Amino acid sequence: MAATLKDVAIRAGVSTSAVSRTFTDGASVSQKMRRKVEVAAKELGYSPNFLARSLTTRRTQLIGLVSNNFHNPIFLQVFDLFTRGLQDNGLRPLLVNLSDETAPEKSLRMLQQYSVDGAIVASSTLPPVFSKTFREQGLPVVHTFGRYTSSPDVHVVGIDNVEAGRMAARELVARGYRSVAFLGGPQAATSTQDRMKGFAEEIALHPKVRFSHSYAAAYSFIAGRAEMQRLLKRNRAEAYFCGDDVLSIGALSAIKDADLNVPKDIGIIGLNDMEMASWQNINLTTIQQPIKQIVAASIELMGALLQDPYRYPEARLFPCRLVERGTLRPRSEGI
Amino acid sequence: MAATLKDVAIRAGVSTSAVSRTFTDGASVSQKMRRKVEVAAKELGYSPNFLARSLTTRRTQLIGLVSNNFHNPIFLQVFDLFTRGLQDNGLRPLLVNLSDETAPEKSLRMLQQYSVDGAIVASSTLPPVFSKTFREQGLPVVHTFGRYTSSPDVHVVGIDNVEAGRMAARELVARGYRSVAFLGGPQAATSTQDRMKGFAEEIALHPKVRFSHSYAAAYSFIAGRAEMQRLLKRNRAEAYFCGDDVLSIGALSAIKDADLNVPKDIGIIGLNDMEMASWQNINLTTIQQPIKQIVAASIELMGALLQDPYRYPEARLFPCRLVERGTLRPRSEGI
DNA sequence: TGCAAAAATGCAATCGGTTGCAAAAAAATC
DNA sequence: GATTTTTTTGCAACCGATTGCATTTTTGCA
Repeated sequence: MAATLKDVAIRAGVSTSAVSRTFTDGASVSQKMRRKVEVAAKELGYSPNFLARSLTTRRTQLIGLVSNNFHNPIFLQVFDLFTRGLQDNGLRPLLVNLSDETAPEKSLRMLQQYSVDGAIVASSTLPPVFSKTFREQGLPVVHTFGRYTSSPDVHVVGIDNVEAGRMAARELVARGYRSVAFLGGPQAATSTQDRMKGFAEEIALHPKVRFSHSYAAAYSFIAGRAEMQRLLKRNRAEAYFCGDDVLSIGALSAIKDADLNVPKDIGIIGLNDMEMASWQNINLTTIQQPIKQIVAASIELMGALLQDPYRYPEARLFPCRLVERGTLRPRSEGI
Repeated sequence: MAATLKDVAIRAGVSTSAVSRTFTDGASVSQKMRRKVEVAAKELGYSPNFLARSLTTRRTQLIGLVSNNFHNPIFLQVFDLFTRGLQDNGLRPLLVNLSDETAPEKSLRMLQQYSVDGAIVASSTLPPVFSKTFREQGLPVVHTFGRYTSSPDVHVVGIDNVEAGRMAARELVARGYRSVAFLGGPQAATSTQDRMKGFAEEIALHPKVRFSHSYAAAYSFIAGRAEMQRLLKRNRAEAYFCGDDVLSIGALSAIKDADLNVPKDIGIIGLNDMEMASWQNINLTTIQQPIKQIVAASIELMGALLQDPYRYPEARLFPCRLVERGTLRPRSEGI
């Protein structure tokens, strides 16, 4: 149906090479030839077939966008940024949903069958073995929101989760909370483990502050709400660092149902600063993860990797900052 | 790097055709041959290159998933369902983000360059000209959440938005509201227009009920909130039918800020029943759009279209139902 | 104008597969 | 066991592009 290279060549009365060269930049074509070809191409509505091209160039411009996180609203923003960013760089995202996938082999095969040029793994809960497996097959991999030590060959972009945990702890201590807790996401997620680690370390510096922790089953509203409901039945902490905003919002919902007041009875601090956190009926104090920068850096890094697949692996970490809203009591003055 | 068909053929000591046939079902291969090839393939870790295959079969199994709606959280669920559903059918979603795109030509070229087998346009705000343009180029198109009369050649899956508007109106009237309003999404969206039409028609049957309407700039929290803030300054209606849940939630936020009570001072009814609508701190009464069924039907229809691209176009519409929660006053008894 | 160097062009092989057709092998029939 | 029918296999062309190399054309300079 669609016009091919050959059709254009015949129409323009030139060789196929000439047509091909017109559409590859950097190739040697005279002005005259180029014009002739362009006219014929326009008349036929021709545009090159990337897939056929990829056979010889060994470049598809296809990037596997791999994730398992389709329940956390923040990921809608992440997908938006990724798809637009990739498009702007002439790349196309092939979405791979690993929500109920446990074996990396299957997803690897998917990526290979479509000869993606690289894979961006966007998840903080997907086990590192996925990105590692991809990498071992020679695929350039960027693990966005990954842990920066998990696999030395995988490039990582994100935040320092340990430091984020410390930051949350410092914030709670500075506000005079005497018993605090970590309400984490899924225990197996590296992000949960690291945030927990930093939080616990920092709290340990203040022996008078009591500390406990527990985990929600997923980064989701429901899981956060369920876990907080459970916690409220026991002797509760004065303030909670929730593993993520959506957990925080779930927790807030449970607290409201129990007729308790935030921040008077319980303090909550989240992590991410998703759009909803700023909604007036939520108004969550949270640690902001600079999503835009993280995604932009991931795409940029992928671009560099496509140039040089054996580029020395690196971690690009971005600092977080506190966004003060209404779910923690004010910092006590003079500290 | 990766093993090719030829490598396998050499290793197994057979022709390339034999290998090819082993990997295409329905082809004529003896048991003995198949085993020989499979052994060699496994040893080499071979899996066929879909892109090379597509050159001769003219099938890529690639489906363009086109949307412009990356701010409405309901779309995360939509993407989740689509990507999983397509994967389960051996298809791969190529995501195309049209957020700031106004010309269909550019996106069409994207789809053509990657030889997608079809396109699913998932949006109620993208102008019909997009799906129409795709269709005119011979691409099988399913417009999910589209208007079923917009282009006779495009298959549509969704709800009857006019009827949904009527339903909302009936519900408000039945609860005795005497002045009602439609707070719609973007005015140019077909979904907005149709919901408005049905709502207005139904209200017109009750001359005693006062009616007004206005539009938010987008289907987003911010837009809903801004529009409700504006409305509250004037003489407000007793109840609002918001074009969508996320608008409703924005509106609720504005109402709460104005120290008004829902449902005592103002009633709100939404549309969609996104997960958040059931969150206890929102608890939105809303008209449920059966997303799961809509997505499943879209995929099924796309499958059928791939078999027969000139299949007679149809609209698959699903009924909505009311989900009663806490933002409308109870139905008056005896009606 | 003549000649060397540079630029533009076309030929033909190639990328990794599929498939129509004819030949070869196996199975069925008598 | 010979013959016919059916199944299996390989050859070679092809899908839509790119590209190294040789050839032709253009350009620059004396």
